[in-house]
Amino acid sequence: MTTPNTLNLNTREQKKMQTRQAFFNAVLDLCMMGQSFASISLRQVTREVGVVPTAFYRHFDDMENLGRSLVEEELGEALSTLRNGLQMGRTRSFDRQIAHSIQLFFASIDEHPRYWQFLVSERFGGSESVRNAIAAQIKLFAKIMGEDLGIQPAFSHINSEDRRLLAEAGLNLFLTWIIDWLDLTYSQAHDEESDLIGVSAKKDLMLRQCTRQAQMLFYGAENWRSNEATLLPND
Amino acid sequence: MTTPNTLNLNTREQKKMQTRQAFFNAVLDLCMMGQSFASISLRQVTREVGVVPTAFYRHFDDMENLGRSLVEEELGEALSTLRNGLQMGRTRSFDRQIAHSIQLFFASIDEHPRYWQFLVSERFGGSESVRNAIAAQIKLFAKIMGEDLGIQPAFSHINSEDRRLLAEAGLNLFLTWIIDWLDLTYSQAHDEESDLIGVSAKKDLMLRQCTRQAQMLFYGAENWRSNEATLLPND
DNA sequence: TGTACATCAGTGAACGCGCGTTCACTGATGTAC
DNA sequence: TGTACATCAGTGAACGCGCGTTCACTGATGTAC
Repeated sequence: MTTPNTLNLNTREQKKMQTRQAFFNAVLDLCMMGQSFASISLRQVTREVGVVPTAFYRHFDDMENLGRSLVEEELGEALSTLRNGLQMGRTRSFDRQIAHSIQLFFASIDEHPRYWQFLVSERFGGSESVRNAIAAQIKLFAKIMGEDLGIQPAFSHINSEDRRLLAEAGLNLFLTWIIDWLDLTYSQAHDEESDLIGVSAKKDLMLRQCTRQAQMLFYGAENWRSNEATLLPND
Repeated sequence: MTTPNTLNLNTREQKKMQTRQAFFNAVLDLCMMGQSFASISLRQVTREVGVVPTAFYRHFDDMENLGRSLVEEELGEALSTLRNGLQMGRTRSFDRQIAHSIQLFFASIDEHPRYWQFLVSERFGGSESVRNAIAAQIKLFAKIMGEDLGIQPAFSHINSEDRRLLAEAGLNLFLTWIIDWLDLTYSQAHDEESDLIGVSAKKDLMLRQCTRQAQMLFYGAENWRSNEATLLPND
């Protein structure tokens, strides 16, 4: 994202922060090129950064530690930016609000493709500490999104627990779209310019379909009665 | 799953099929123990199977080929079993139907934990051919699930395209639950028996929460009007 | 301001190890007569 | 049924390579006086 307040740091500390940032970028770039985090080697990252392998240990204990830091420091910032963007739309009417939120979401993907691609492909991936760090970020996002939903009159009749469930379901739905959306953007590379208009049309279609899916969920929530118990077949 | 019709095969071909199956099991076991497919080495798999590394090439060209075959042959069968199970509930009443389907889904996870864990953690993972094979399986599942939804009177007013979108959204929602569900089952290992009842209570709670999420979506679909266009903010 | 010392991000050589792939092989199973 | 040959799943040695980690180092930056 951006380097945290660099003003109160001396030259040495600033340079160190820059290198640390370069490590994050290297991982994100390698993952963007189709590798999974677990298959990236320590030497590969340092090669990408442009330092000698041993320099790695000046910044992180091991790859796990790098992965966890990346999620907490970098993705955390991207997610909080999106949260703030979504919040601004509070005052809109209900149905337009959904469509608007989804547009903001896809805009965020286009703006930071590496962050979203990393988040979604490592969410259930091979590194436990990365998985846990991502789960914590998503949980936080769902919690805040659930609180924000309470401001919408359409959901004010739902209790806060069900609002959190609704936010979680919505967020999970959003996250499953990311890879298909990114494929639309980056598959155009091998089809050349002839398909450039096709990609934009496909994106528009996908945007509409995703909006429909979200509307089914949130229209359902509008008709939801929180006071009714959810029975299981054998209750 | 099961070995395909072994009757019309001679001893040599039967033994070869068994070894092939052992390769699939080895990958699933290693992935179940926390590794991602991309980080599993050829030698690791053969070690697990109990053959010499070079024997690998009698069955597969490379690891990619093994992964793709695993998804197409093994996961394909598990998914079609679940599809058949869900279909049997067609005649139930609408709201019980949702709860029942979700119970069947979680039962399938408990029965074949390795398949579901592999599917969901490699769905957006590092191997492109595995990713594509999984995407094809999920697409097929959503298509059939969408057709099945048409039989439910509650959804007969929705056009087939929107039914497919609904099935896709529902399936995606289901898939995001898998890892949390499996964590509930397998985290009990380090908490010992004292927590055995706690795990069962947690599973019951999660089942109810997931059912609520699905109901929000499907209740929404019940009130859906397919003839209405989905407008984007700038339309 | 100038000097003497401390800190520490990055270097470069070296290590033992597991990797994917090659090759010629073995010996049980299958086939033709 | 018995024999002679073909097939081919699995063997075992060997290869060059990239890996993570160790260690003593260098030289620019920071600090104390």
